[in-house]
Amino acid sequence: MNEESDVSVFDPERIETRVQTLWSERDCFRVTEDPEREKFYCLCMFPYPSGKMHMGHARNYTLGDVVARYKRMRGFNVLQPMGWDAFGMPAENAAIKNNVPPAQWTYSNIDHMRTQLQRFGFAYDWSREVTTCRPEYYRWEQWLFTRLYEKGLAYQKVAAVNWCPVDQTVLANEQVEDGRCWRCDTVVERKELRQWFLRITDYADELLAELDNLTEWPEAVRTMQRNWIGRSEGLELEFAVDGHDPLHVYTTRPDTLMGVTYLAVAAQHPLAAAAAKDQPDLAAFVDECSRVQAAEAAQETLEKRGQPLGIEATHPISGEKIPVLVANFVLMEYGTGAVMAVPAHDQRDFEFATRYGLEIRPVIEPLDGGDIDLSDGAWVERGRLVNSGEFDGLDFDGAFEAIARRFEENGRGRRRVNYRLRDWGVSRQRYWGAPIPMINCARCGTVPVPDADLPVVLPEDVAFEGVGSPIKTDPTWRQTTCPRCGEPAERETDTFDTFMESSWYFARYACPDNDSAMLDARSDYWMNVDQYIGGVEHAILHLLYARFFQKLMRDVGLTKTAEPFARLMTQGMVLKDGVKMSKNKGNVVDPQPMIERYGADTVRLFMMSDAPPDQSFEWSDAGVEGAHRFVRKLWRAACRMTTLKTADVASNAGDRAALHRLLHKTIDKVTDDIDRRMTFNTAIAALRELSNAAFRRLDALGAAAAADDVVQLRETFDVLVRLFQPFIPHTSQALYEILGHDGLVMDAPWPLADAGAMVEEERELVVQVNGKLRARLTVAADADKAALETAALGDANVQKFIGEKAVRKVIVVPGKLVNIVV
RNA sequence: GCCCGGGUGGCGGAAUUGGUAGACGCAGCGGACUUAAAAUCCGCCGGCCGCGAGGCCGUGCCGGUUCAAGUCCGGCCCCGGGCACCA
Repeated sequence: MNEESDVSVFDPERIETRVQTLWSERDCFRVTEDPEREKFYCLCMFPYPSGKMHMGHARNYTLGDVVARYKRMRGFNVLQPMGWDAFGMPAENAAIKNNVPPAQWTYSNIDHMRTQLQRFGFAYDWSREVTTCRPEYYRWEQWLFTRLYEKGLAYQKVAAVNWCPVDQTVLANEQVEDGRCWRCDTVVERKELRQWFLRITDYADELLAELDNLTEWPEAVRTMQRNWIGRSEGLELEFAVDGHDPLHVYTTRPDTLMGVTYLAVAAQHPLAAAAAKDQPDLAAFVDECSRVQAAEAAQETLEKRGQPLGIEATHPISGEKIPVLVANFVLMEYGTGAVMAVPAHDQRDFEFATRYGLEIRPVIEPLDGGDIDLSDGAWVERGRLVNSGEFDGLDFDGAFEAIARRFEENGRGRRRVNYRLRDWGVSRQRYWGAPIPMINCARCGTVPVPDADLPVVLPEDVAFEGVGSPIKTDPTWRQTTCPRCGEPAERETDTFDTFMESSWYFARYACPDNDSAMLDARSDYWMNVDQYIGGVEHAILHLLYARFFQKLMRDVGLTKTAEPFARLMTQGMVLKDGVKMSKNKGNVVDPQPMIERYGADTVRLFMMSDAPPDQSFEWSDAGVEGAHRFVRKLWRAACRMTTLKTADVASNAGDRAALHRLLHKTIDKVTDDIDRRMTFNTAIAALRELSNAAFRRLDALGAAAAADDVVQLRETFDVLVRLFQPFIPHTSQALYEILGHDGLVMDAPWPLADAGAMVEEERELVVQVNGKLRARLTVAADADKAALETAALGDANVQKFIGEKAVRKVIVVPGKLVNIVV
């Protein structure tokens, strides 16, 4: 027999090519809306087309494919689409480096990566492919934006960006290294620009409240989003300032009001600017603060510094004069950009006061009496007010209420709900993004582009110089006429944040071909996404923006769906040698050669088997080798099984019963691991155990066996092939055929466990004395507590440890253990 | 700095609701087959003590709750993710 015709030789390349041809001939991943069938929408975060697939993609998309293929076998109408998050900075960087237009670079990457994805055998409906840099896609984003503008949900305000004074360009946080420009090493400045914002804060309460209903999201993600939104209840209070407008501060601790010993404002606060006007050293300090890059992490890690403004404010209750300082830890973006400082009861205020010799005045004592210790830090608990005049003796709630009422009555303060969440700045001063569809008219002001004139198309055939966006430098692109008055006017030349495109693509997959509306009835059939999978690094921004967009689309009447993702799985990082794969570290493993060498199934199996999806995953060359060994072994054994002859020989009913039990316990565990727990690594471990048992059985039976044994072994392999389908779909399909079946294994029903077959007659009983393991006994599975206790006490080693001591207590956990306390 | 995770053999990990620590795999070691190698198959595999039965120790560190703690609570250390213009 030559190798070509010997099916027992495992040739992944040949098998996978043939099976993929079979799938594409039958077009079996294309789906349509079918109200008669229950739908399942399985989605992975779409990739940025950076060049070629990396292991993070391979892992992500295999996870999704396992779920999609499993659900299909459970009878669902499964949609699994794929597309491209195609706008972004890397295309501009590549354009500078290789002198190729961003569009061309992006499209050629997409073509390459599509081929790579197809080689993996993912069950995608490619007819729904979406590419965000195409006008037919971003057109609807522009359309929605003009609706939002009309509703007052999109507006302009001045906000800071990182600015390189040498390159004369805006820098992303990523392009700032140690406060310097990554290209020319110039110290980065802040620059104030008028930019577009979306009022996500209008939706803060709903975004927060709905988190409670997202019970199938990881608790960590929900907690991070809650903290990010950061709802707090407090008071906004007014402090009179000599010679200036009153200063507004926001506080969540009005109970500490009488302990305020200074006020602090942000460097960007108008009062700081006013004070700096005639104080050069103060101006220098304010200027220095403004040089810090825009990123919050950069500001928060600075040494806490400040300087007096030489201005005094009046305490609104006591009338005392208190100093006002400018401090680098006060954020202009949060609250009012000014804070009241209570060093005795706030740690940051304490450290600052200690450093600058400011007064520390305790005004809260513990509810249970006793003194607070301020020798090495603030006392930040809630308690009872002291040294607070008329408010003495009140607790937190009482003081909050009394002080709030006082300020409400005299009109110098109000209760206020505040959010840490800020409105979403969507303007980017870059070229490779969707143009913001607005027009500036000297006469009419800001005018949205009318629906009939959409999309505002980004020119793709451009010379990209690197510094300055081509649509900003081109004198003609921006020229247009005002839709309102018909006079010459200019287009907005900023483009959208790329998070805009990724905030609604999941809904567009339902109707990617609709050229008359953003969404249609098909999205009501498919949405929401039943299972969403992607990197944990998106836990806050992308997922929050997507939730926000879904609500925006609902509120303009496009859909009824309020939340886009019913169930969420956040996958961990892919590591090599204990660290994240990166070009810098030179430890990147390219999936492509791995597939060429071992086949897609082996790579998929290994990536699913070595770690649970939400944990980081460590690539190991030896590990993938092991996975390959297993697939080969499965193949060989299944082939050999088909040659097993029936003979009139003895058979062992006990062995058969054991295998039968293991078979059903495995079906049960694998089903639960995939469906509920999503721990594919333990599902595969269980499948390997069943496989190993089947292999041993096959070896033990030899060339011929009793009819009952042959039937059972055949059944076992049938089940294995189906349970393995989500993980190694090509091999599974080929073996399905070798086992004599027609059609597609993924259209075969998922095996179901028979609870009766899982019942054990005997169990192992663990016996402890004082919590330490002293014996393992085999007992009847249905033995009662008394019988278990008797059996435990009857063991010699147990008796040895009880010795002369009196038995004080016996804990019996049926089916598990007996613990004897002496 | 703030928010969220994680830390278990030589390695990746398992232990699902507080109840047998180390499933499954990788590496290693020993053996079988072979002229040989590869492939394959069998056995061993946390540390220490013991001929053995078995015993002691052991889940980042310190302390606590409990009959019982990898799991719960308090305090630390280290690593990773996010911090609004990376995607």
